[in-house]
Formats: sequence, structure tokens, C-alpha cells
Amino acid sequence: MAVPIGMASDRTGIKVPTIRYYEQIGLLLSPPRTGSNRRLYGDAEIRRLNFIRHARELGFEVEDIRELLAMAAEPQASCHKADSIARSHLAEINRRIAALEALKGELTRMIDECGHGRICECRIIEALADHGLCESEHARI
Amino acid sequence: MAVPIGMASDRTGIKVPTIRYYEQIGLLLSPPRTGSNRRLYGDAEIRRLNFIRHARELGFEVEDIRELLAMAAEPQASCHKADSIARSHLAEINRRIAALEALKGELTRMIDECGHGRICECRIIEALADHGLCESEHARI
DNA sequence: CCTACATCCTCTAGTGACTAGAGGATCAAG
DNA sequence: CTTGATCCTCTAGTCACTAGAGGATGTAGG
Repeated sequence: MAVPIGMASDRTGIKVPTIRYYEQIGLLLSPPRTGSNRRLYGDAEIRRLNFIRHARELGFEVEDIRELLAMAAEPQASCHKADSIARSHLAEINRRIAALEALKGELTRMIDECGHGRICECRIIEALADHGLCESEHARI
Repeated sequence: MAVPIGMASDRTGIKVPTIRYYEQIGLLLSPPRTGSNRRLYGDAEIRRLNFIRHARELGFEVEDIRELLAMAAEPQASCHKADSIARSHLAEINRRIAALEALKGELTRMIDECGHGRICECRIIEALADHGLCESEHARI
């Protein structure tokens, strides 16, 4: 039972323009249309959209998702590549966590040292003005 | 001793186009030019660029940096707002860390359960296809 | 039938923080 | 002079969406 795009959006939690966007970038094949040119999404399309949404929520990039979708279409192929994509992504997440923890440390110290007085005595402004006051080399995020 | 943009870039670690970008969006006043229209950056401009870079590295958004720079220009003003910006930013960093940790957990489990066989048996592909297999409600990042 | 509202369509352009490159001008060294 | 580096402005691209204009279709109620 194929549904129009609004209902596909309701069922998948993906916004209407975003569904069109995914079609535009090729993550999704152009679905069949009605006589009045409205898109109709069947079960297979809904499942594919759910896959995409789930992967996006896990932070996979669109290109990775494209590859994962291609793999899902070849059930007898090796899953070595899927494993590789997921591990690479996990490593990236670990890097981001480490960078954020370092920033958290700097900001916390900056805030704790703030005298809550005037700008000329403010550790926040002072520390931003002079990177040498940071205790550790913080990464760029 | 004012220097052209390439040397300002070397001294601050900010790329040439990015310096021009900051000027375009008003984070930086247009510096004086030579007779042949080349920008010249003095000590004050270099200091301002370093402030910007440092704040960007700490993840502050451009608008926040704009405000922090305005504060730095008023040494007798209260630093209450700087404190507020930094605290808000710290809270956001904590949210991102929590979200990334949750994702890390999901991905780790997914990878650990991967049988390293074929796609049709692959937990990574399987889990992406079915959000119900996730143990927790992971946030969208 | 008409009207009003909801939903759909394509297309263009914007978001944030850059980044790339085209086409041309200037500068410095050999 | 030539060559290569550096600079200029301008346009457009990156990533993953998102907003909105202008128009068409579908549905419910009067």
C-alpha cells in the first residue's frame, strides 16, 4: 500500500524536503508517481528511508550510508567493508569525544577562575586573548 | 610593523581566505592598504586574529566571538555576559559529549556482534535496518 | 458547484564556517 | 625581461539539510 510523501514522512520521521533531498542525491531511487505527479512510497522505500534515518542518527555520513545501502543489497557479499566503515566511524567519534573533553577542561578552568568583576580582570576574556595561558594544547573542533 | 595577509596568516595560523572571510563578516575591521591595495596587519589586528582563532578552537560560534570581542573592548564593563556565554557553551559541549557517548555505545555493540561473515548475517547492516534492535534511544547528532 | 485548507510539485537560495578556484594585478628575484 | 610567489575581487562550492516562492492537486464542507 503505497503512500504519498507526507505519510512517508510521518512513518519514517524524515521531513518531506529531506526525503526529496535524499532522492536528489541518489540515496533513494525516484519512486513511482500518480497521474498527478505525486510520489508514492511502498514498503521497500519506507524500509530504505528508515535505514537512512537510523544511520544518520548514528552519525554516519551520507557517502558511508550510500555504501552501506549498497552492501545491504548484496546479501551474499562479505560484510568486511561494513565492519570497516563502522570501525572508522567509531574511531572518529572517539576523537571527537577526546577533543570535547579537552575543551571542557579548558572552559571549566576558565569559568572557575572568572572573578565575576570587570572585563579588564576577566579570566575568560584574558584566556581567549592569550593562548599561552592554556595548560594543554586543545584541538580545534 | 604591519605585515601583508600571508604573513598575518603565518603568524596566526588562520588561512588567508579565512582572514578575508572574517573581515567580510565583520569580525575584523578592514585594515589599512598599501598603494597597490594590499592589506596590512599591525599588532592590534594580529592580536584580534589570535583571539578569534583561540575562541574558534574552543568551539565558540562566530556570533559569540563577536560579543566576546565587543566585551574585550570595554575593560570597565561587567564580565557577567562573558561568563554567561562561556557557561552556555560548556553546557552545549556536555550535551555533545553525552550524545557521542551514547552513539559510541551503540556502535561498539554493533561492531562486537558482527560475525564477520556475509551481509545477510551482518549485525551492522541488520541493526541499521531495524532501529528496534538498539537498546537505548540514541540521539540524533 | 464553490471555497478554504491541506498537501503536493519544482525551483531557487539560504544556513554556518569556511574553502576552492578563476582571472587579473603586483612584487621580487634571477 | 621572465618566472614564480603573493595579492586582489568575485563566484561558487562543501555538507546536510532547510526555507520559501509560485503554482497545481486533492479533500471536505457549505
